[in-house]
Amino acid sequence: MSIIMKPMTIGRLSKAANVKITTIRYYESVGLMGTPDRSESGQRLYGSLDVERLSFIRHARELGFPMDDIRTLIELQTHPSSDCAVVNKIAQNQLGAVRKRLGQLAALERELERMVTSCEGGKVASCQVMASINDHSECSSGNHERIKPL
Amino acid sequence: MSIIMKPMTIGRLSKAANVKITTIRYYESVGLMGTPDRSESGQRLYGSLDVERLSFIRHARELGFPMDDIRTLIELQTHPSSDCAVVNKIAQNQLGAVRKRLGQLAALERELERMVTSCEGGKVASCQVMASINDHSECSSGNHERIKPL
DNA sequence: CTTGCCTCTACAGTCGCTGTAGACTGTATC
DNA sequence: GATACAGTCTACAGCGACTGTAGAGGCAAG
Repeated sequence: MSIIMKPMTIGRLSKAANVKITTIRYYESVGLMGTPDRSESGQRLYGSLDVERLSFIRHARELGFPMDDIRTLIELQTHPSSDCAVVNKIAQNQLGAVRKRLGQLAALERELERMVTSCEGGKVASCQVMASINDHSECSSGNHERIKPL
Repeated sequence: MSIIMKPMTIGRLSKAANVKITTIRYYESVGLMGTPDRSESGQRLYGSLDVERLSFIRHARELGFPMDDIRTLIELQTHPSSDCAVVNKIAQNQLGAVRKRLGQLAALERELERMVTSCEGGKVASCQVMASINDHSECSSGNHERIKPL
């Protein structure tokens, strides 16, 4: 027998899953969260399953998975008897993406390190940092990839 | 005596600095590039100084500097006799941001590694990857930072 | 009953661009 | 000169993943 629990409003769900209210509504609008029941006055009502689902989404987001992948993962969760190869593939792609980004950032770190250590104060005109940014001789010459935020 | 060079159109500037035409116009619209001269028919005309400035912007972007910082850096370039402490501060902040991001991504890498190595195939219901995403016991508990794309 | 938080919808803004539509211009070839 | 084609123009919408705002209504405690 299932225990029927008192449903909670969006604010309680927000605290339970540590996801902002506006973000929950956004997830609903893009189909990650499904349309919840409503109270008579129109307020959204959630149960403990929603807490789990939202926590799943949050953790997946923290791991950097894009929304589309998360959609796929949730879809797969509703078919527990299907093969988990797809799940594994998504996770491995993600790991590859993280490693690639780590490589890029390590290169940035080296260049920025070189810049700041070569600066010995003084005027902008003779600043090594400025010179370094101006000198685009090396590094990412034929690179047509989009620049990503930190 | 300065050598007066034939001005170039936006397409040539684009190739010279390896920045897309639309991006150049965008930089102009947000005040990073300044309003260029125009030909009789209204086409933008650039000189070699513009190539340098645009290359500077591109390299700064590749290093991950946000637009506001780049604006400041360009501003400082036009006052070559001012102190380069501000420049150095910006670069050091950037280095700090890169290192912080490296730390975050390294943590992600470890967790994803753990996930994919623990998956031994089978059904979604028993998939360790799924279980890992569901288990949000550890990792970033009281973290209110915005999740960043890779 | 009032106070004060909670929730609702709808839409604009964030960052750093990219893509598109539709019109005009410049150049090369025939 | 005609034609073809590449280049350029403006203006605006769209991306991802949200965040913030305005203005209205709901709900529980004192």
